[in-house]
Amino acid sequence: MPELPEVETVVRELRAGGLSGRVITRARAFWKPMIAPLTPAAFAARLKGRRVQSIQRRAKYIVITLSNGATLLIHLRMTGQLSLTREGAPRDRHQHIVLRLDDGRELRYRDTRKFGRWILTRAPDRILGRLGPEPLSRHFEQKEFISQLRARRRQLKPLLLDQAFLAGIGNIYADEALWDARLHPGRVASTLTATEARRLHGAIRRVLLRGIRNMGTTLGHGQSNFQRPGGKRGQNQAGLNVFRRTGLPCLRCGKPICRVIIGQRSTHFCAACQPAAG
DNA sequence: ATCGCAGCCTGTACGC
DNA sequence: TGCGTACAGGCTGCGA
Repeated sequence: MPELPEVETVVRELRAGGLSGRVITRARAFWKPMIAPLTPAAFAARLKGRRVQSIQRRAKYIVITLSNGATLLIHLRMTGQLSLTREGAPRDRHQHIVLRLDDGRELRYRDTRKFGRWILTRAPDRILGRLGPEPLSRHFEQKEFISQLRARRRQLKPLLLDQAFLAGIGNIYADEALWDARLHPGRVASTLTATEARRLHGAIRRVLLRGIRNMGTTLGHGQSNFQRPGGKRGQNQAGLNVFRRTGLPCLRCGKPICRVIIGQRSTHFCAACQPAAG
């Protein structure tokens, strides 16, 4: 669920909530695979007494640097949620990690499907270095992107989801960007004209910025859906143009939105506005 | 290089 | 009401 805009929203809210500068007084993990290869005991020992120095985002990772030179990488995967709550509040059965802070609060990690991962490492670049460019950074240049696209024979949809190609896009924003760029998700990257590639470059940035401005996308009302650290929902569901709008009129041309499977992922597009190659 | 699949988990929606 | 099935916004490892 959480993609770049959702993770960025979480990071900003944790910063605004004053997580930076806090000392971790106790760390507990209740689901071992989440912190593997560390054991809960080693995890607790390495975090206790550490001060949070900074909270940043790289792709869909939350990057927390600590005072002992270690870095905590948190990946929310499908249903991960972070919250800042008062110490001692009842823990629900999906909260798997609790960091107690020196100000009477706790940073809690909740994850219904348990896919999320916490990685405590002194060499975060071993993981972050494998990621492609940040689409919102000035290093994501149009010319470079066009030549990268030209070199790939993959369909656009799976290519946009490939974190080594471009970092931070997930299923929602991939569909949104392709709709915005008027490109069929099954188009092969190397067949794009320069004009089409430029359109995609701009569209990617637009839909991600809108997602951040709207503080992320929260679909549905279930407990597993995206929520911000303060417990509030995102607002970008109102800003979606195609995702999960199967059968509803395209907001550009009025024709019904199609849903297909591409690269084993559900994919939404307008067959009229986003014509297949040919 | 690229594709497709299984697996990791739980909850929800839907058909009968 | 109950039961079975399909599906979900991510990612990894494997074989082809």
